[in-house]
Amino acid sequence: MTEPSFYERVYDFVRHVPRGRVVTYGQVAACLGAPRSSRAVGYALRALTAGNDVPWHRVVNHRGQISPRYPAESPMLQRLLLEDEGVRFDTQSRIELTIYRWHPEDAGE
DNA sequence: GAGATGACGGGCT
DNA sequence: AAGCCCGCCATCT
Repeated sequence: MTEPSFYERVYDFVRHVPRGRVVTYGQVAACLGAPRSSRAVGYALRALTAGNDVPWHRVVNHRGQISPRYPAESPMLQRLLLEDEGVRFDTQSRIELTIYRWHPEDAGE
C-alpha cells in the first residue's frame, strides 16, 4: 500500500478539528511532523475541491486572520462558515487564537 | 530533473 | 501594532 500523501495527512488532521475551533497552518504542519511545511499545508488546502468532508475553513494563519487569496469570495465564505460556528471576529477581522485555537490533546473536551 | 508557485511563519523595521 | 523581507517545503509545469 502506498503511504498517504502529505495532502492526505493534512486533510485527515483538519477533519479532527472540532466545530467552533480553529488551528493555524504552522500548527497543522507541526502536528504532521513537519514544522517547516506550513506553506505546503496551504498548498494542500488549495488543492481541495468542493464536495469533501474537510472543514478547511477552520484553518487560519498565525495572526488569527483569514489568508487573502483569489477568488475573494473564498475568504468571505470562510468567515461566514466560522461565524456560523460561533467564532467571533474583532473589528480587524481577526480571531482571538488564545481562545479559539484547538490542540489535538484537547480532544474530548 | 530544474525552476517557479503558494490559503505560511518568524524576525526585524 | 502593522507591514516588509527572507527562508522553508511539497507540488506543479
